Amino acid sequence: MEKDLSLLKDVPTQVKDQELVKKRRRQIVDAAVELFVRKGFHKTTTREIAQKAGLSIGSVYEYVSTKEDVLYLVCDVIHAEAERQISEALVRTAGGRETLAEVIREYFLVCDRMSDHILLVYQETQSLPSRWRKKVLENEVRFTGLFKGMLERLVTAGEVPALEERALDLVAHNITVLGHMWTFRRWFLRRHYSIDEYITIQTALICGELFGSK
Amino acid sequence: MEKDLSLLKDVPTQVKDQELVKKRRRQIVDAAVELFVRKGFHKTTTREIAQKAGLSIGSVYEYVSTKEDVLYLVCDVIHAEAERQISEALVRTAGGRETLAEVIREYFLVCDRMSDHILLVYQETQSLPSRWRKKVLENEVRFTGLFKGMLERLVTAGEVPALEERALDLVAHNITVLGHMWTFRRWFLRRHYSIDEYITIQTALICGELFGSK
DNA sequence: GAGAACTGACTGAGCGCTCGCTCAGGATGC
DNA sequence: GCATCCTGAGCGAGCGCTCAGTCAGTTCTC
Repeated sequence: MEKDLSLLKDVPTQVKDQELVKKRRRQIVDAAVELFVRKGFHKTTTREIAQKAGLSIGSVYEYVSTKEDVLYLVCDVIHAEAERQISEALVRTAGGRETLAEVIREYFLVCDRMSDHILLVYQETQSLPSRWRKKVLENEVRFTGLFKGMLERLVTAGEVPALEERALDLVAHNITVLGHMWTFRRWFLRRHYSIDEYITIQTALICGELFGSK
Repeated sequence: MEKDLSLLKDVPTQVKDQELVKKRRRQIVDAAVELFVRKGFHKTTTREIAQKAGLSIGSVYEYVSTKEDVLYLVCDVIHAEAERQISEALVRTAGGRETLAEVIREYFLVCDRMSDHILLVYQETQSLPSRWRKKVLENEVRFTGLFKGMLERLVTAGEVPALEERALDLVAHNITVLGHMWTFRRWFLRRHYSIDEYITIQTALICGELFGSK
């Protein structure tokens, strides 16, 4: 809701009917995601996006004002979807024992399912105008913050030994990035590990990070 | 040496004098690296590369046959440089105690120095023709292999507890990627950590991975 | 309720321009 | 004088984006 409004403010449109804007942008984003994943942002033409979305190019430009707008909308939808899935998992597993391992598992599974999309964000963020690149990066921090919050709760609950705050912060980043690693090294990792093996081993290692000393 | 020959076979040239080819390609690559880092591959024009290299566009195309060739040469030079630096560090610290921590330190410092370049490879690999993308990815594996080899030596030397082979393999990947993380999250990390702090904390965490159980 | 006037989403030919790459001709060295 | 390397104007395909025009649906007028 709030999100939609901020997008309407960020990315202007000629069209009055807000419901229609939402619907058409959904079409545009869906088409663009598939094309960007397959061919990359630069090699995808606006005409292709329009065609796949079932609109004319003219129409597309009623709903966005540049091709970069489309990329921004795409990144935003991907982030929203990832965050939705992981927040859900956080709520689902909250309170129980084994929370850390479960959340890691859920998160890595999200990464596995969304690997094309995560890769896309990694590779094309730089093509965004700096104003929007900033927003995308803020999203990444907020995302990592989810893990940091969980870790802090585990520490106060006594389920995880207290580390310095900065170390805990880095552990949160590490978890985030190790999830991403499954996507951007999948050309190698998938050949040698199943996602379940990957989760099992990495979870053990991360627990080592937290429980092991030096 | 051997490397140069393979490049001559991979990337054809019109020019006979091999020394000249080497020299001119060096000019081209140096120019391209700077431009690609600043503007990205797609937003850099061949004319810009030529101008910065001190050549005419025509000349550039005597030494490469497509713009992608330039990107490949760039990736190759970056990999060679990174591998040179880290192999050097491996040799320098070999045999001593504290090997693991020292190698991690040296590697992370390389990542810090070369962060622009590492980022470039991450973001533009996908723009390469698949044949060369494969080669770049092979380089990444070989690179990670350096760490794996070191870890195995440490295990047989009894300085690190024996883990399953697959876990050890993933630790090597983790080290590699945590170095990269310093580059692709630097917009955040550099605001909160110095490279020395980062190295110290991550080293402790990695040692936890290896020594800590679960 | 029929016709006129208006609204706003949609269309797609085409404009203006960029950019990768070529090639005919020039310079240089042996 | 031939081989080798260099030059840069020019080609033409392709791209993002525009805008004059269409038309279905709504509102106004009498």
